[in-house]
Amino acid sequence: MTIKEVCEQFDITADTLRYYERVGVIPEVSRTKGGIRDYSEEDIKWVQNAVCMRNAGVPVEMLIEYVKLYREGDGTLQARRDLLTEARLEIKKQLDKIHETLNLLDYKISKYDEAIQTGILDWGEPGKKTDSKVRKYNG
Amino acid sequence: MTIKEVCEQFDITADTLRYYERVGVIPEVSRTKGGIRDYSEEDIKWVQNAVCMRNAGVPVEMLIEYVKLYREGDGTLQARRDLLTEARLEIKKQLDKIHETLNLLDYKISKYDEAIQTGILDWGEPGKKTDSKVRKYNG
DNA sequence: ACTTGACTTAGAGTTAACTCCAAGGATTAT
DNA sequence: ATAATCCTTGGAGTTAACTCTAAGTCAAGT
Repeated sequence: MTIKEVCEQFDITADTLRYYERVGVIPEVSRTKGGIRDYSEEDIKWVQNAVCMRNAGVPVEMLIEYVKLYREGDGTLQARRDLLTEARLEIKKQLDKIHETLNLLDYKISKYDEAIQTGILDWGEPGKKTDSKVRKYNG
Repeated sequence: MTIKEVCEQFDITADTLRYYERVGVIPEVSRTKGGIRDYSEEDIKWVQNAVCMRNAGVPVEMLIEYVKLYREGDGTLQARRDLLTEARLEIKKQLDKIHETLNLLDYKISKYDEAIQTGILDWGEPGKKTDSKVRKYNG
């Protein structure tokens, strides 16, 4: 599989793919005799993984560490598991934060919808009972 | 409320707070006669909002746009609602991506736990039936 | 009044993660 | 075989979002 096909499949640029390989986010990719990248199934799986992790905000640094451990062989199983667990924890935190923000946004949007109907933007807080002194104009 | 108290409350630096104000992520903050920032309830709410949105990855650019619309007055209610809705959409996408990554991580971690017990890292894909040719050593 | 420590500004510097560039080699179509 | 188009590399440049610095001001304690 060519670099073009891979970057189209994962919706990233060829530059990013080369960058990932260069810094070690993925192991070295197979090549043709001419030296041109020819991604194997194995290579694709690494790319898929990297893209998925990056999408969730896992730092490049951590992916590099993982690949480094992987290359050291099966003495690093535990270390790799620990690294994944650490990443999982961070991602879970991020998930919770995003959930919170989504709730806040839903609340705000509902208030705006109300305001667009009634002309009154009533800014009582979510969960709090609306206090008349809060009923002033606000963001 | 002093800048110190505010940055402790939201776990961000004073530099970040000043930066947010400078570029317009939050409106201008109240000051003492001496020119020192003295955050009002109102100011705090803006900070809280900014921090929450930033935590979810909403770009600074978008928060600036929101504050700009807010300052233009109540003719921008609809525009603000649209902006929030756009942000919500992005955040929802991000939430889905993170969820996907969390699932992948849970799968990988379970495989590692298995491998640490049995010594065999069996890399059949989630959802696929394990094929013996896949049963080779991999990341 | 003086010292100490926090606060102010404008502007420069840093970091992560790409992204682009120039010079040249490989492949494919004529 | 020659042009066109892709690929290669090393290294420089960009972007977003801070983060730091220097030079000075303000406020609290003695």
